[in-house]
Amino acid sequence: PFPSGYSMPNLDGSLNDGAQLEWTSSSHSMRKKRKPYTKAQTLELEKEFLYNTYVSKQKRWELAKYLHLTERQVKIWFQNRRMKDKKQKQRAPGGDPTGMLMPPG
Amino acid sequence: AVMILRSRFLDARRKRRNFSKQATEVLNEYFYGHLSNPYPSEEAKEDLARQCNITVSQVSNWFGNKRIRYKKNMAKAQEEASLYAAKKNAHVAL
DNA sequence: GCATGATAAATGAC
DNA sequence: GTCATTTATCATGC
Repeated sequence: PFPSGYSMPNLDGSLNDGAQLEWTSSSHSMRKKRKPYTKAQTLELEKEFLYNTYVSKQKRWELAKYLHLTERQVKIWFQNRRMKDKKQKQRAPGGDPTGMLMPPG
Repeated sequence: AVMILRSRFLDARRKRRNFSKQATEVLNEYFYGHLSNPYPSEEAKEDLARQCNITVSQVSNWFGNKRIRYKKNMAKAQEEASLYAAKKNAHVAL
């Protein structure tokens, strides 16, 4: 059988101009459902990110154990966090590095 | 308390403003004009961003939301698809 | 009350 | 590793 979060690929071929639209078919069968982390989890991860944006294997293991996350989740969190950091710095070149200024108004 | 306030400021950018009617029109024309592959290149995104007077990231956000919400309700989107398909055909017919 | 834009987990290409 | 995505969730507009 299928896991709970599984979504059946849409094989509906009844499109108006006969296009099949491959991109509408979900490529991967089983994707883990996105689950937001708790405030405490995010807080600890952010705290560690202040020290080093890259986490060592040892630290990754400790964080995973302490925060009840998998090492893969910790790894991916730091990857996404670095991307977020990059976007924020792109948005404000030479501006405030904290990104905590009040919006105009 | 401090953290809550800080998170509020960090999420202040999340305050949303709807795009203009013209911008949405341009984005929809591209989307339904490339319905077989609605993945604009980086150059195309930049063009769309200029036309709509928004950022490239906002263009990416729009297409991301549009794709997922299109296939979430294909039946409903068919009407809109037909609308822009007709508009496209009207240009060709000229 | 949903539509809509932006962000947060999670995947996959490279 | 980066990075463009998918997906669910969030926050707001109206």
